[in-house]
Amino acid sequence: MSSVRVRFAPSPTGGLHLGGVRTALYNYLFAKHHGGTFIVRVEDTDQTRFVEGAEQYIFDCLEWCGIEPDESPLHGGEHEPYRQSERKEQGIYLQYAEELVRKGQAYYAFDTPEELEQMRQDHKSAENPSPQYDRQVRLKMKNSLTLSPGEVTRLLQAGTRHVIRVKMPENEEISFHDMIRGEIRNESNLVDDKVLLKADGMPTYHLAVVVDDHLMKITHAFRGEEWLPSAPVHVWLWKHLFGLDKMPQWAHLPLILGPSGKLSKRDGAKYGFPVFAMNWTDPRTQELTEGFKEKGFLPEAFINLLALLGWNAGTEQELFTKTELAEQFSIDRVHSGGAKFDYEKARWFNHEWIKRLDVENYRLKVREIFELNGIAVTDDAYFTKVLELVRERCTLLPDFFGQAGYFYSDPTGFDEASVLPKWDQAKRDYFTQLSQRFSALSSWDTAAIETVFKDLAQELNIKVGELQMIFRVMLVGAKTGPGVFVIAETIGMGKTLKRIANALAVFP
RNA sequence: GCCGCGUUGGUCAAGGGGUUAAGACGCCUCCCUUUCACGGAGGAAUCACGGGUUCGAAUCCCGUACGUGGUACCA
Repeated sequence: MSSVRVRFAPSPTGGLHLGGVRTALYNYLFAKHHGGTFIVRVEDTDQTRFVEGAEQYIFDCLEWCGIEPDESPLHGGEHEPYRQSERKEQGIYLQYAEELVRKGQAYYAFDTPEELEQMRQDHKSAENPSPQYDRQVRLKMKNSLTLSPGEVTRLLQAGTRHVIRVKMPENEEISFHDMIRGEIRNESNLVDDKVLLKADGMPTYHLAVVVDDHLMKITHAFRGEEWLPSAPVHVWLWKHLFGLDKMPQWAHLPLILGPSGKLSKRDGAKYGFPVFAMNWTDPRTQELTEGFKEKGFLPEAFINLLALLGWNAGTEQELFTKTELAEQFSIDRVHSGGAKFDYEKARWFNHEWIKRLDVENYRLKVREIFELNGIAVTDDAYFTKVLELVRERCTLLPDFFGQAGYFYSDPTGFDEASVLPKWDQAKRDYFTQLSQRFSALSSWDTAAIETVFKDLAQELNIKVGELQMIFRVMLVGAKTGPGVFVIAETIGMGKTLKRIANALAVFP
């Protein structure tokens, strides 16, 4: 087989869901693993669902995730155009649909939406709540199977609105091999006559996916499990249009579930976690759906956690760089069962990535968060040092603000509940003297600070531990953060003395 | 309703005829630190259920249940 070519085929109708990103990621990883090509093809054949900005948004998400396409409407490529609406303009789909009609494997159907609705009403029953347009009913409908050739020609020439439907065969078993699930079998009798070409001339997904996968020389086709039921249509189309030997290998990816059933963007709002890769505002309703990026996730963590949702290396490794993923990814280690998304675990992945990634990688993002919260970052070296000091305490990027704010501004309040039980005149005297000794210090560093602090405690015969805790509250406002002496050194002598004085003024 | 797909601890999951059924997240206990976090050390799952096949099944087969998807001129 020639080199691997895979495609991610999103439809620009709104935000990019977790599952969509994962599908894109698996495509990308598979391509990179095999030294192949990753293509993004935009499936915009439904004009009624077109959403302004959605396509650009999808590419922004992919870029943020670091999964850049080799070919796409934005990146170009040998098989342009990559938007199906543009391909339709070139008449690409029509010719194949007509070829099938000529061969008797598809037919023109002139039924109006009203007539279709009527048919469904007529055939609806308790045992068959959703009647299909299939071999049972097609001979009762208005199409080139029931109309005389002359009538069909007349209707066609009169420009009557019509579609082209596939004519599924009778009593045929349609099977194919799925890379994840093995042999999948279907009865052709149970498959309906799907519309291939709509009345507006646009192809449906069913026709477009087969034609474009062929034309773009796709070797492996990955998509969500929700496509499994219509796979026999695609296989059948392949068989009659291009030959089964040319058909890509299929892999139907498992679903990603939410806390209760299929994961939806509603779950996000309901349970407080993001579902989209990046913030998405619906241009019509102005409704904002939160994204992982804005929530404070690192792209490294995001693709890592997504990759592990349905796939594992078979080892104990859980943290992977994108390169490692590409090296180790294999489709046969993808699970067949759906996976429930666990936000806590997702947070853990981010925490791990914040711990191991060089602060330089995300300093700018944290800086934005600080400035958004009114803290001007002027000294980059100081900022970097602070970030290094608190990174282990941060799970999401915005946590940095809460964890490091005191390096920039004096505490606005003190955790008195922790201090007061241990507070007395002796301690007050201690801190008063401590301030004096601090100001006399010639070099302000952790070791010196600690020595002065402990020596004085010993002289006054007070337990160092209690003093340290109080000192911490004075500097931070709360019982949190790295070593106190490190904090004192970092914020400097001036601020240390000031904060001790502030506390002394507040404590009784 | 019909059809497809799936089912190992709360979650992600390894394991594919003989194992003390890995590991991770989360939870709990303890150590470290008179802070928080990190880091250590521990604790808690018999594999949806019922039948087979087999000397032996989480692992193979068949049912059932449950979940999930499809059943559009949406993808």
